[in-house]
Amino acid sequence: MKSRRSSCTDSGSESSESDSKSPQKFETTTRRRMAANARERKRMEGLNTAFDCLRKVVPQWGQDKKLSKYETLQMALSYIMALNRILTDAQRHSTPQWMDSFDCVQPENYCLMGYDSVPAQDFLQSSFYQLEEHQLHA
DNA sequence: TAGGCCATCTGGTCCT
DNA sequence: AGGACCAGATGGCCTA
Repeated sequence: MKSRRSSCTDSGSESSESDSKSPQKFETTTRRRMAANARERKRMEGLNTAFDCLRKVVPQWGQDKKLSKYETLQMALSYIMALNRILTDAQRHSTPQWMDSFDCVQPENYCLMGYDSVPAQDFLQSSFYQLEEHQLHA
């Protein structure tokens, strides 16, 4: 876990004038603040776990460095749009472009092929880069 | 050393 | 009243 701010501790916020009037009130306020801080830490932990899950799903071609939260969201958006494009193409043509090399593949078998096959990955990647380019110049 | 990214604290607002 | 969520502030760590 990362180090905390030196000026702030789990003991809560600096006591305001009103809080320090009654030791009991101060204690209550402090306890509430500590509980709120703990909840907030847990909430952020959940959020970060969700980001980690998203990072695992989102492609990171040529990226050896971990994506930032902002980059992860941007990448997820582009990825979804690329996948959507593939689906749109699949509906428009009888077969998606990346399946042209598979004469034996019929539409009813698309689900069996899976988009994790090599040609699917290639097509997805090129679609993805095209979208990225498009968004870059938009 | 500046800038980016992040964790944490905090007070405000809304909801149950 | 208390919890969830949010945004702002702050300070630490890392990299170019």
